[in-house]
Amino acid sequence: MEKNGYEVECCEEHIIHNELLQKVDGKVPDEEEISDLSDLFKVFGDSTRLKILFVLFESEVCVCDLAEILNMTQSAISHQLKVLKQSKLVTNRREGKSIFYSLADDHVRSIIAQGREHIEEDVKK
Amino acid sequence: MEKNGYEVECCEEHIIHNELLQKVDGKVPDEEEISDLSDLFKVFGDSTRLKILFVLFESEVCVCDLAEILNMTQSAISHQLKVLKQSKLVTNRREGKSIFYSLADDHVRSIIAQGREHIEEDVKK
DNA sequence: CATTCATATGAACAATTATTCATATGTTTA
DNA sequence: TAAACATATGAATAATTGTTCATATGAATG
Repeated sequence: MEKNGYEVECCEEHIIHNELLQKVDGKVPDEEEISDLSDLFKVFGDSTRLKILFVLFESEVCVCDLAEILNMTQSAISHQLKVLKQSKLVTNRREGKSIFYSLADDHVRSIIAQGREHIEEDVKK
Repeated sequence: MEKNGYEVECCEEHIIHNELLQKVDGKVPDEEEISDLSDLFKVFGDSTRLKILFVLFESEVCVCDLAEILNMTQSAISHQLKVLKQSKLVTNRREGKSIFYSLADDHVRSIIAQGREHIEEDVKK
């Protein structure tokens, strides 16, 4: 069955729906940007990495201190720091035997701040 | 081995590091908030859900239209809408046989906007 | 220059999760 | 009220991912 030359597959007023399709198409970023974005948010979607970021909010820190503060193995922390660095959320510098990590930019702060606000609102309602 | 009554497990100047520990402890949110936060970001960390949100940026949309626009099964979309709703990022209303979904609040927009900015900067550098 | 210390990394395993398929629920209409 | 339509949901499967363990790298030190 057809209406106005468009295939109708579900729902009633499909004329409106095709207008919608045209309106929306072009506004949704392409597959690559969507994929990059979701990869970025995946990085925030882990407790260990979030804790690391919260520590880095306060101070530049070396790996072994992170491990101690968060009470986790050096290896686990190191793996997660690699993920954080790959997504350019943190940078590091060497100082002797230690490697110090710090925040790469301020988007981290604002993204996390917005997330916290959203959660706070849930509590209120 | 000990220094100033503190156990030394790694790194050299551990006196400084213990000051760090006190500075940081109390600034890192408790386990529950960290967990809630990472759960929220996990929701953003999936291409399908991001696409759904981008469509909802433009318009309130019913499930079958989302499925058609994103070229996915109704079931897949429905499962993801459930996730989005549980984290209070979207709301819905019934209109006859259809159920229309829309954005729940504006944190969604700002979180995604910040994410996009971060990615854009990568490209520049 | 061999040892120690700090960090990184690869492989393996367990846990989580997105999609599919089949089917259930709930609404409208003939 | 039976049939058709729109959406939801449970179980199963495949893919992804976080941690651990063992080990490698790279810098300092005696």
